Amino acid sequence: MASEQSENYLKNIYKLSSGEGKVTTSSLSDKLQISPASVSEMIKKLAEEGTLTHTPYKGVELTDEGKKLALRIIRKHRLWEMFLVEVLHFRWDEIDDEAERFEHIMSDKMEDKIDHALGHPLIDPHGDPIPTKDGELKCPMSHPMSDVRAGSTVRVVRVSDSNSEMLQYVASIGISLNKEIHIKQKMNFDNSMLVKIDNNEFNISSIIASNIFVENV
Amino acid sequence: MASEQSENYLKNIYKLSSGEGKVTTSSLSDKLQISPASVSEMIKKLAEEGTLTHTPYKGVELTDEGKKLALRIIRKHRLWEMFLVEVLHFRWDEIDDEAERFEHIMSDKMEDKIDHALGHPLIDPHGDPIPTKDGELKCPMSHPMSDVRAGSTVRVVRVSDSNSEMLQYVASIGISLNKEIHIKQKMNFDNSMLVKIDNNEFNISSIIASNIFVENV
DNA sequence: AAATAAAATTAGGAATGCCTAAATTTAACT
DNA sequence: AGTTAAATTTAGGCATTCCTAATTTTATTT
Ligand SMILES: [Mn+2]
Ligand SMILES: [Mn+2]
Ligand SMILES: [Mn+2]
Ligand SMILES: [Mn+2]
Repeated sequence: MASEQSENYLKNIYKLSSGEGKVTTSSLSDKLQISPASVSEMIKKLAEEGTLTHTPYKGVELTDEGKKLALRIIRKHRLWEMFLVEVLHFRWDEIDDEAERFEHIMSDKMEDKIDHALGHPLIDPHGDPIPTKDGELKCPMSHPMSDVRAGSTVRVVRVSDSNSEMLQYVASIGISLNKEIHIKQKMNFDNSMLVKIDNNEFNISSIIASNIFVENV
Repeated sequence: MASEQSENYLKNIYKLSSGEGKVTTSSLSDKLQISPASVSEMIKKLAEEGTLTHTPYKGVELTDEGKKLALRIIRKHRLWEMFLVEVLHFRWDEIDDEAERFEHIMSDKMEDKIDHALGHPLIDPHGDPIPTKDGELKCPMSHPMSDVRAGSTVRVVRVSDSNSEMLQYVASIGISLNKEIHIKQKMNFDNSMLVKIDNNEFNISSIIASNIFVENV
């Protein structure tokens, strides 16, 4: 049985590698807020357990078993986020911390019950795809709103869940999944954009725009 | 902040003392399935933290702060059990293990959301009272079915949640909360009882009968 | 009151998983 | 190519929380 912390390592290695390729000690250290020395030690243990391969000084890569475990944690995390929003009426900016702990203690039985209660959802409240039980993960095509040309209208399909304050802010100006946004103008001096949402106009910084993923409409 | 395991100690000390009085090292050791030596060590730490008082070789007693913490864990445990049954349709014999882990990671915000979603329930699926947020716990009057005289009819108000197999068995013969049971006969040679439930007759061992709590009807 | 049994505590040690500081390896720059 | 800087790993420690074995205290019997 993988410990709670092992599961966090595996999940974050998967995320940093986007499913494929090597991940460095320092990027993991940054993401987990754990010293590089401690990360290096844990990596050694995970390599012994067979969930990843380690090329010293070069980085780590998940084995098939490690990938499967990582996707299972991600599935539990996202199902739980969905449940918090749909059933307990949490806001999308309140759920990541709760799911971060719960993903590790959710039994397989509970995973099934929640999946069923929600009607087998395909995405979580931030638009992130929910892996299937056997580790399939389809990433829907989308691009950051910061890349969209002025004049076009787009639909929100995903918002990065990395920052709760940002989620709360974009919700407050009317942004939610599937919302249509019209890009009126792009400012050259700071790459911010002037957008129209529900007939209200807002200026959105390039950083925020790069956290909102859209498809053409 | 109390660790997960500290919380288990406090909760079980509370339960063993029924709210008041001293608890011995060995009874805790039995209940938690942890060696007496380890229990003795942990007790020393909890005494330093101020959640209990320890009289060496005599036993421990929760302080007011320890009692408050214990009741809060019990509240979270029972609310979560209720939620598992009412919302996710778990059976009453499947929920204790899940709640045992979840009681420690449930945030106060989530405690409130669940309490609200359930309409502020007063008892859990086994009939155990749910403490209020500020530590009030009313124990409804009831007595074990093993004490009931032959010929009387009683209503089930609580079933001990200590054994999952027993819970599953008593459910299979039709016993649930509020069910009426008629005591037809008490066997002297083994103290078992012949009872009538929904027009079916069953022989119930004295041990099982002592785990079912009833009120007169 | 002394011997024995039971309960509780202390001693010494193991596994996890974190840290800082030191050493090593790799990468980048004259 | 040689020096410096950055990334990584190793060394040595610490906090938790468990264990078994040994010791101490309390309770029970003769
Ligand atoms: Mn986590
Ligand atoms: Mn999410
Ligand atoms: Mn517990
Ligand atoms: Mn219960």
